[in-house]
Amino acid sequence: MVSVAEDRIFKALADPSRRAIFESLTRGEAAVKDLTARFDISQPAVSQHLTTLKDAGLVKDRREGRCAYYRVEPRGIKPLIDWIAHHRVFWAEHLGRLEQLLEKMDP
Amino acid sequence: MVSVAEDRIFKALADPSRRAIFESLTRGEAAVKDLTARFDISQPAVSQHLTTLKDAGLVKDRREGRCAYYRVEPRGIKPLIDWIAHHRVFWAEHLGRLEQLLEKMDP
DNA sequence: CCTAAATATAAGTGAACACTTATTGATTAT
DNA sequence: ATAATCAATAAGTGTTCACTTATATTTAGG
Repeated sequence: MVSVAEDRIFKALADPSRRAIFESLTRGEAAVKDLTARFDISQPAVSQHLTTLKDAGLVKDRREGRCAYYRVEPRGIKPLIDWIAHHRVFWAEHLGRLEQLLEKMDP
Repeated sequence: MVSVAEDRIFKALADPSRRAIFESLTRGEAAVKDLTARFDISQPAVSQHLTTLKDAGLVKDRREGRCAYYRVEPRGIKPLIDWIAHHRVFWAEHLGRLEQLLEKMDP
């Protein structure tokens, strides 16, 4: 009855530091060292958060020499969208807003 | 830089029991005793979860005599939708899917 | 009234979690 | 070779968290 993917995603995004890292990655691929420089937590902490995000399917990594580059995996957010969509009651109330959002988007 | 509402919502939905309770409420208002009967956790646990959901703005309560009825607050999901919408990269990839979802919805 | 029902709150407990420092492994540069 | 850089893992720690049982509070019913 409980979706594992769903659970991992919600848990992954529940932490503010992890959300900040994820949001940072939406602005472009970044190496661990870049993220470590950006945030006020240790390098291992960053790596641990990235592993959690990766296990949740929200990011992917790519190794190049000594550096590990992480980027957002856009399809990873699917379970979250599906979860919201499943509860039509919300959408019904927010349909207007949603359409508005869609219009504002680039093609 | 960190939205409190956002944080409360993600944290509230990170727990499977709490998500199950919330999902149950999307099918209609329910009293604490009903939810306690539905799930395999103690009544205090249910009350605590409901308080968390309430603090996150996801549900509202209504007292009638001895019973406390809880219902979903549809506008409560707004910060979550806003968060997703804010990261257009995701939406761009899933625009097709989204439009599909919107079409399937009742007017 | 007095009891039962419904809920919330208090207090305690074990597990999960978000960090830390130390270390290891691997790659690049001198 | 050797040293430096980058990242992951190990291990430890304090806090948060999701439960539990026990208790208090309010309301309904015999």
